[in-house]
Amino acid sequence: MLDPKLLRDTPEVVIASQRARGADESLISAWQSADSNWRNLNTKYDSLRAEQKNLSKSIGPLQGKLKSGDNSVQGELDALMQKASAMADELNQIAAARDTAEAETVRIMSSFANIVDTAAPIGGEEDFKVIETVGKPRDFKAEGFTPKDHIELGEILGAIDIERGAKVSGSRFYYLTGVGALLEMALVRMAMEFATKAGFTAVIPPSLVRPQAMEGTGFLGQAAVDVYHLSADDLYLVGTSEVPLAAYHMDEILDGRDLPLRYAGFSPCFRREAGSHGKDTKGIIRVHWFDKVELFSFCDPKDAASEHEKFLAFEKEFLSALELPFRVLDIATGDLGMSAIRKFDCEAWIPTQDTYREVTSTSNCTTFQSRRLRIRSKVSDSAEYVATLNGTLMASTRTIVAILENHQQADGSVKIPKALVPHLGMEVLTPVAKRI
RNA sequence: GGAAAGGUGCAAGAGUGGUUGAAUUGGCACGCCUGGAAAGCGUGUGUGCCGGCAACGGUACCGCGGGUUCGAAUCCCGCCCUUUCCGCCA
Repeated sequence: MLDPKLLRDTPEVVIASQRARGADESLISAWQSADSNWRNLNTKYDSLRAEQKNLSKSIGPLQGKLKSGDNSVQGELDALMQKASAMADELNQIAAARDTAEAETVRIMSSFANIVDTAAPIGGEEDFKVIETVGKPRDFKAEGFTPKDHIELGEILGAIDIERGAKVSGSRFYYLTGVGALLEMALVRMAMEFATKAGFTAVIPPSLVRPQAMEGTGFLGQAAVDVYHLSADDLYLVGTSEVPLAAYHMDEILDGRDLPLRYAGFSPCFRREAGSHGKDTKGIIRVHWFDKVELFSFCDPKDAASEHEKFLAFEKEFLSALELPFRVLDIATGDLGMSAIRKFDCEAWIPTQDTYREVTSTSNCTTFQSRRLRIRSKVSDSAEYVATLNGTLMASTRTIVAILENHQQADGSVKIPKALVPHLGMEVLTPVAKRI
């Protein structure tokens, strides 16, 4: 949700943002007229209601007099009651009109996405800017062998069972088995330790949430088709622990001295992938479920940009520790999610696809989510909405893909990056003799 | 799943349908007192919205949503949540 003051006082800012996103600019004036309509009715209601309250107050004493036998006030009382009654009717009508007007302002308001950062590149999905490239893809030709893809490696190592995933749950499901399962746990452990050292509180949040939490984080807009919904219970399966982490402090006023509040959540992530038929149909790059360690921060809006930089730095450090070649993208305005004003993706090199693929992503949502979730902080007298930021630290499936493919050796074994060895307890993953 | 009790401000905890944003106590903040502190005394202590440069004024909020009424924290209906007991269960 945007700050209504922006639309009232500096609509040009909103117009520019809508334009950069390729969104509808006419919504601004539509909202403004709905807003002034609502404000008129609201003022009208308030003043009439004040009058009514005054009137009501004088009824009590008169009734008291009547009870004690003073019949002289009967006429005055009747007139008063009649007037108050008429006023109540009028008030009901105004209230109804006011509520309709308010619903209209909310309806339009909720279709606005956050105001894009002017530093973000303008354009669509293809217009990202490559900020940085870290590490160098291996030259397998020079090493004298053709790299295997993660599907084949997963089979050889007994680490990933895609066939049985499909048998049991359908396409885009998989089993991690043997060293595959251990690899995920080691990565999770490494990520959690990393996050804890960086001042994040480790959290295992619920992955089923109520509509409010889903809506508050902006996932029930255009993204709604990608969300699993359990209609029998009206609960949603989260697509990221960003949702339960953001909603953690819903309806709270935080102590400003505690900011930034940083959490690292580990949870499964469920995505319907409704609009991606035909994309990444093989392997575990794009699946309906995976596990992820997600970073989340509630901070002072003034610090949001620098917190965002820190998040990106954490992600880069983590990928570097895994010795993966990757590049960093500054995502273009038209490709930002609803809540984000700016987004950085890290893409790891995937040798068999001869390209970089997204493994982490961090967004600065400023006060967009906190407005919807009513999360504020108080320093002195006034309570202000906090900024929220999120970022992937470790998405299990894609990280596993990147590790297997980048660190494979000619014989199908995979060398484990140094930083991960203590968590996994193995230096090399070796092919299994027989697939069970 | 069955039964019962309950949801009030930062916390504990009152509250008769009328002047209650809400007693009281505690916490916290400020002030007085003191060499300093404790104790004591005094004052203050929510959020949203609308109007206003501001002081401030108005309005809404006592789990949530409806209803009755001139007037609802207080009465009625629905829902949610919490606690306890029983059953089931990782």
